[in-house]
Amino acid sequence: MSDFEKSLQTDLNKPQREAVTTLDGPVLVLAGAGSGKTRVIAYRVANLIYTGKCEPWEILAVTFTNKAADEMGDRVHKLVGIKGQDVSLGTFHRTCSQILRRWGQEIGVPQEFTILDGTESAIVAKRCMKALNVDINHYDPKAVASRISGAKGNLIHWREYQERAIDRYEKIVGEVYEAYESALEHAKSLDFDDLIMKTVDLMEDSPKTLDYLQNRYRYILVDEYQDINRAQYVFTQLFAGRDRNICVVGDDDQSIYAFRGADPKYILNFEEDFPGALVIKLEENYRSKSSILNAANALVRHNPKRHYKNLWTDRGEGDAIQFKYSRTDEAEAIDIAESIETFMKVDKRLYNDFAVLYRTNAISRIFEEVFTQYAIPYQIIGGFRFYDRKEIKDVLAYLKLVMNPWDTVSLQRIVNTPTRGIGEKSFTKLVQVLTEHDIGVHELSYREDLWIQLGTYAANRVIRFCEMVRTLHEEKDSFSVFELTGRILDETGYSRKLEQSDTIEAEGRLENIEELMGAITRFDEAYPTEGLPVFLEQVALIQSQDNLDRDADSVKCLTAHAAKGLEFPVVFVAALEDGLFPHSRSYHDPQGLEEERRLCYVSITRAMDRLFLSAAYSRSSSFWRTRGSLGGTLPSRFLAEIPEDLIEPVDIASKMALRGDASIPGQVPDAVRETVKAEYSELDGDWTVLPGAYKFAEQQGELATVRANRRQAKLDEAPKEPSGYAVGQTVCHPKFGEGKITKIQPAGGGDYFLQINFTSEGAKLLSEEKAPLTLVEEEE
DNA sequence: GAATACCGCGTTTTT
DNA sequence: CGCGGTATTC
Repeated sequence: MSDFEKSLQTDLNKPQREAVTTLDGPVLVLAGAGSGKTRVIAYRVANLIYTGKCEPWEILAVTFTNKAADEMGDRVHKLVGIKGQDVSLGTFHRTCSQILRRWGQEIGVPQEFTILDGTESAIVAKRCMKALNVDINHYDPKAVASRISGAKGNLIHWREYQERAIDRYEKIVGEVYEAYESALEHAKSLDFDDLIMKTVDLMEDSPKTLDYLQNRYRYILVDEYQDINRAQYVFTQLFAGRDRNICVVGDDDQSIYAFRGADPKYILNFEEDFPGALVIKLEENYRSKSSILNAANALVRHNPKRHYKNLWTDRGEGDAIQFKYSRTDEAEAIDIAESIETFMKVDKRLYNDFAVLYRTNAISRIFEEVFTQYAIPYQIIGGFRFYDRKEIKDVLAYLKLVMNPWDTVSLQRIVNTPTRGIGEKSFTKLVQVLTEHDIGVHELSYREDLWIQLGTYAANRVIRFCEMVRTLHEEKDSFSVFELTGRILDETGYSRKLEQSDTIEAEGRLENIEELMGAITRFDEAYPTEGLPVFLEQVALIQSQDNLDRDADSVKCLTAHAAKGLEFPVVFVAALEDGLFPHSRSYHDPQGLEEERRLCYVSITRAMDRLFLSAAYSRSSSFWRTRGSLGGTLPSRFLAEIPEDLIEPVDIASKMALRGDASIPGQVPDAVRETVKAEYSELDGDWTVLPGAYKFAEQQGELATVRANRRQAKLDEAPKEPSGYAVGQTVCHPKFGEGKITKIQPAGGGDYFLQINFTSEGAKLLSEEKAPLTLVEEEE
């Protein structure tokens, strides 16, 4: 028996082995959290190669994150050696981008296309809306862009979208969609959704290419199958359509991307798509202690529609999960910082062993502050990314424009950075000329016949700029990316401008550019044969998780979304407050709440040995301040869904927040209140010891009364004016689109609540005063 | 027409 | 607080 065969026996449990050794035909692996799915995929790939079922390059494995792909690559490499490098391993977006770069010309995709991120897509949408005279106040460009994105995720082209549009809002979106597509086409640019959709188009419209791809990739593996959208689903169907050698791995309990079109129905329907599919459940969890796993199971059991499974573990019970309810967000962070320090001393842990998880990026700020004070090394994953900084985006825009001089999005960004006297009017005119004659800026520099169309005001300056781009474009292939960037910084005057301004801010920007140059050097060294297009592709598809430095000894702070697929010995899930986690934007409809619950499940199941849950009575982020909230947050309802014996409150305040019926303001049981008072007097009234407890008991009661009184007073104040709307009228909202008013009720203070049933977004309750609504005249 | 100085708004999660 | 939009000056 070879070493590999031995390891199949020793490293895998029975269902895992079955998933690894059943190589032909469709296989669905329902892999619970921590059940070793990465291992299964890696072994399966290795086994395909080992048994000679196919050559390494005939395997396509698709994951959702670069990090998962890298990890998979490492493992395969360890198992089968150098051959493993020939396996096609990547994210959906990267895989599609590579396919399009090679075969996209079949359907007219230019070879050196630019990839637009979400912000850039919105910029294009906005530009198109302006050109079409669509009122920006009436239709929010970001919302319109996101509708377009949604349509593309469902493989709906603009023509079909227009045919299906049922109200004026959608008709406008349809028009913008059409203009947006032609703008992208001229700019030789693809947005994120195009990467998938155009690849599907390619396979559907070019039988030759489909045939080639199906021959080339004979064994398909898809990870995180619960998170695919329709476009990605069709992509996998096309690949596996002929040989049906497809293995998908996923967990419907960890589906957390519905907001971007992910639909777990695809994993739930796999057996219908591929009759006779082998279904394997991986239910043994190798990651967490049972105290943690039981809590996670109990929580997710509150979701009605799921594939049944029961995760269990052999890792022992472990310590109880602790819950701490702090008075302020700062106190919460301090508490976590001190816990980390204690752990370091007592358990000899590394900073690397800890992670702080939260629902929204905004929460990270307080941890940054407190960890800095405590001199705890930390890394914020996601949030403000390095590549989101202005100066980095500027330099990258120059690189993009040099690679693709048709790219008017990058052009817009840097044509006047540093200022060269080319303002909005000149820019609009420039784009008009470029689009009309379908040329890039480099070509304009020798099209003297067109110069007159630029107008007289800025023509000279525009032409000088085009000349500069042309030179760089023509010479780009004889330089490394590093050299090219150096020339750009130099010749465009970008560096000079920053050096001259002599401010601290400019200094920081120069430092960041230095850092970018470092990254570029590393790229040049790692991929000496690849040039600008591959570099730009890599940058465009960078993910927040990619910043995660596994080797650096630091506490990791990240959102629950970013934490997916990762594990940590000690996990703190912070800011578990109703409205934050579950988030207030989601918890009004059952589906949203279920996704929040899955997100919480994902957070909990990241923990291996210890799990700490926490919430704060008041949170001082700008978000709450500007809303003028009274504070007095309530612990997340998810805490109440975990059985009492699995969570141990660390003090009275926490106990009360957890066990006192805190979900109903003012209903803290008297018994709990008495306990607090007793304990409080025992401690000699030392407020610093139990800061939240007594206040909580008092204020929950008082606050509730104050709030109820205010609400009543407001309602008593009869509206002077009747509502400007009537039931049955159709209104338009810049973000939500069109909808019919189904109910009007006084909100006090002369305002009204309108219940509106939106065509595409469902029913919402909006304030007449605050919501930017406009009445839509009925047609006919 | 462009550059600069101010005001107001908005923040869920991300490829 | 930072960005995008508007008002004012060059």
